[in-house]
Amino acid sequence: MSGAMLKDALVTLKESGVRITPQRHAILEFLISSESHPTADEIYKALESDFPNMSVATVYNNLRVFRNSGLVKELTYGDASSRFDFVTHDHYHIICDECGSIVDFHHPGLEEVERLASYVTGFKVNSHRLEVYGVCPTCEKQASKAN
Amino acid sequence: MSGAMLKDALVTLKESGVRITPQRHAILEFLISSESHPTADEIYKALESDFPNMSVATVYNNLRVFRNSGLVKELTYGDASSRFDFVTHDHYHIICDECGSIVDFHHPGLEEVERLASYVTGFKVNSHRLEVYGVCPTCEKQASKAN
DNA sequence: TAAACTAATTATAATGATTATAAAGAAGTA
DNA sequence: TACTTCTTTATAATCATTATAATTAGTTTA
Repeated sequence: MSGAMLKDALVTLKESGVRITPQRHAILEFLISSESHPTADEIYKALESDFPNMSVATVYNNLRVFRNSGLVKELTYGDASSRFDFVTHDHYHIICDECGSIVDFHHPGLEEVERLASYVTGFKVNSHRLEVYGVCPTCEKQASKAN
Repeated sequence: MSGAMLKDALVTLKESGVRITPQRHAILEFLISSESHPTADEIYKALESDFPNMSVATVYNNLRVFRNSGLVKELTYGDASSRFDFVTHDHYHIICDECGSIVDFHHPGLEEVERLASYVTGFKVNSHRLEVYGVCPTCEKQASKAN
């Protein structure tokens, strides 16, 4: 199934006139296969062995290309570096306040919130962003052990 | 009314053993009076004339102090620098995709989303973050003029 | 009030993510 | 093949944020 996602992504890129280079192929593949939400540097490091000469700038450049094509979402939290998430179906993220792990969860879209926001502010709404924060089961267990 | 907010904030700080320095007073006052959501640098520049010797580090340090006391929220978007928002009652933000302006709006909390997220992921939920994106009335007007 | 202690500020340097630039390389096209 | 354009690489620059050390100011206690 992830093979099909990669193929779709490549088609999307080709259709918008973006060349498929080996580096782009590898970055996309890594993003799709990765269950986590890697930083640019993590992607860079992961592909280092396959592309010993690849520059960090290439990773950043291509992540921007993907973002502009709507294939990838950039997640910005308080910490230093952005994380990147291959866009599949709509999902939200819940983030552990302790260890920072990010887990996907599904929830029907918040159209009603968008409507209210639009009504109150006069904005034409395009999208929204929602994240939930808490403590993941693993950290919770460790906390209870500690007592 | 904003005077009362400042007074409350100072009490909160004092109660948690934080000293009230002129710089802290000024930063808080600026944050409360400011309708916008300034960056650390904007705060620094705004107070430059009153505190010619103040260091940028002081602004950052104190914003962190305020954040830890729950007085101030840090807003991190994709762009370079964080923005800071004095916490009043619960409100959300809607952000213009064109000009970047940030407008507050009120909406009942999303407890139901938090419950579902907790149920699905097993996290103990602490909080959430929601932002809506769109085009503000001003930018919308200019766009329609342009046609 | 003065001495003593602690916290806060300042000035400066360091860090680290991201972006800009220019040269070299690769892909697509005529 | 020659030409054009896009992409990559290598490197340097930028810029927000943090760390450090010395100085200063608040607070407490005698």
